[in-house]
Amino acid sequence: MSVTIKDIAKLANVSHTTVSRALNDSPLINQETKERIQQLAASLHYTPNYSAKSLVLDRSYNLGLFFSTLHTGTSAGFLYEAVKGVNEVIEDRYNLIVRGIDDYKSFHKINRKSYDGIIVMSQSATDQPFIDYVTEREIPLVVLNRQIEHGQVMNLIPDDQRGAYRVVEYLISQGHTNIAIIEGKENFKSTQARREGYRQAMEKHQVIVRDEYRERGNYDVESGYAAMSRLLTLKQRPTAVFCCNDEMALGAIKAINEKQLAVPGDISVVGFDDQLFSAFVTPALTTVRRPIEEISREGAAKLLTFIENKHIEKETIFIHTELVIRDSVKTIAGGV
Amino acid sequence: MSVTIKDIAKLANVSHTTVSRALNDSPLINQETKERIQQLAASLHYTPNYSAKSLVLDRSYNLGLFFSTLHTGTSAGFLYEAVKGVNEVIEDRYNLIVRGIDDYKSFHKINRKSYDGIIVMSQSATDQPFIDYVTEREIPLVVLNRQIEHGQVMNLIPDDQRGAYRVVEYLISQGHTNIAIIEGKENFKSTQARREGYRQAMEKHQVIVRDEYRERGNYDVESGYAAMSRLLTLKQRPTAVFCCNDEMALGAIKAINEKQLAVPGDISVVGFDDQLFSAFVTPALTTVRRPIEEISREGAAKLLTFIENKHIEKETIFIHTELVIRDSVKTIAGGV
DNA sequence: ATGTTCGTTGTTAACGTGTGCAGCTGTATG
DNA sequence: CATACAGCTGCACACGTTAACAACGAACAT
Repeated sequence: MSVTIKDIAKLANVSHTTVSRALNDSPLINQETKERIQQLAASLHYTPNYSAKSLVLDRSYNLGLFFSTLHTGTSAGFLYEAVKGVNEVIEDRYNLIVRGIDDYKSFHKINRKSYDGIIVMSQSATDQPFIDYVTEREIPLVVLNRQIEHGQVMNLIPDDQRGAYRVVEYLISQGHTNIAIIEGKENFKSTQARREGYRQAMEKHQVIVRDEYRERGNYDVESGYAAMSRLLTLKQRPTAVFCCNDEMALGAIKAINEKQLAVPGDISVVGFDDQLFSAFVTPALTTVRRPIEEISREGAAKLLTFIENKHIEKETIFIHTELVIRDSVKTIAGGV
Repeated sequence: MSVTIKDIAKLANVSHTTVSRALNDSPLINQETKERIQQLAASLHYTPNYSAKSLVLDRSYNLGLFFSTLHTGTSAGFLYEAVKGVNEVIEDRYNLIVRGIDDYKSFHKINRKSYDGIIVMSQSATDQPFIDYVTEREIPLVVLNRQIEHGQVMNLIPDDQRGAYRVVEYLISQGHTNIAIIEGKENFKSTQARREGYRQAMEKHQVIVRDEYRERGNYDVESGYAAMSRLLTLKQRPTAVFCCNDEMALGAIKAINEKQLAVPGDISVVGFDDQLFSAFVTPALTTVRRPIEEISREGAAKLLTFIENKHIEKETIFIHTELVIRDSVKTIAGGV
């Protein structure tokens, strides 16, 4: 069958202990024998039996990458960037196991023996029980993308506020002053952050925030459509609208088009998230990219040092977002 | 630390062997003791140490899902559907490990000890060396999505020919008779299959295949643009174009628009693959969906029976494709 | 009464690896 | 010259699980 350290030991006329040490580059072993054994092992195409290693070292070499769900369609880009980002970091030191949290009826197969660490790519508060479970079991954990309130967990999230600030500042730089906002679900942290970024940009550049330019949405296409429809009834319509995500921007564009108005000719629209479709809609949407891949990379790196050092500061880290300029904003008089 | 079968054995006043057998529902054990032990184990929240199980049973409980690459952007939907499809089948009996083949400089960590089975979601002939490597090592294997020539491997692929047949038949049903085709890369199996589907549909409905209506492309946007541009120079322009994938359809639409012509007003365009962007372009693209999730599900199921039964017929299975009707085809005189 | 078989349980070894401890050799130190 | 010590190697056990085999009592057949 496959070659073991005992086979190598026999061929090298040493004990399997020596082989084990040599292959692990132990300082106890004489340099010459070490190299001799390493070469022998290489020539035999030896690969360690990871089950055996796992058993004695009490490490599974498994990392879990858990998504809120794999059943609703919105997360293909998410999944892709996350898997990619994490894989870049762990190379072949770990196995990356990808699952949806909602696949589990019971979590009891999730334990420290089976996972050296866990990454939760959280898209919803519904995975809080899972996060709590993992925390209880003291499995090294990072939570990505969604901000966790009670900060007893390593948390990496996009800097929504700064992203919102930038895109609104961009609108202002293009000469807009009548800038409306369509907000997301009220109880979401992201909604607050994005609204705050909008507010700060407006204030910084001394642009007035009109009360009738603030509309509430709930992050879906329909709510964007409805909110925009309301904005279009105003005597003085806004010349630009900051939608707190791309889906609402889609709805807003639809509402505008139905009034025989053009984007960006009559009204400029920007979104947030840079969803996969955003580059392909007409007009291509100017938006803010959430750096999922970078968050995943950083998160995985943090997790690895956590696993090795057994302890690390549990902090909330904001990863910079990126303004993506496409075709949905018009430069008007006064802009650069 | 965590509870083992020996702990349970002590509490139950039996040997650890008995516990092992009881938990594995062995017929050797008396029904009463079996239940007693199972209840005890449950109340202690016992979970087996999979490393130990793996070592003695020579099974890793790992399944590998390998993609040609995770670095080029085209496969987000692929990744998503594949991960989802496979996870649906394996439940929590296996760990699904997701990787890009091109992440590996050397395959030597891939072996039968580390993987009970491997699924290759192949998007390119470049992963043939990997497939050969896995086959050599006699690791249970299925290859999905791309047809393998020398059939010594379990192979599940979309029925491209039938899909092409259907979409072309649809064009004919909408009254089109001047139907052009923009083909893909010549050496690809998929190109041949799609062209053949086109040919069959035309023949079946006695529509003439004109020689000047056959253009060659290579599956990218530019080639679609170039091919369409050539078609537009013809005295008698086609009224519909079957592009062998969605990207070329995108290029074709661009070429048409630049001539001040409209899709589908002046020329109808259909694609193939149902890429993620296809629903969002203007006009939304009528195309053929490749059932990646279903292929993954079926493939995973085949793999599992392969792993269990140690042998299975190595066959090539075609999975049905699906016509997705959107807005890029016009019904003209003579159509239904 | 003795042997046979069945049903149930325990003893022991095995899977492949890592590691504490002992042991060996040679050299430096007193 | 004896002792200490450093450098290197091997023995034996451990990790948690499964399984071949032995063992035991009871029931049954001879």
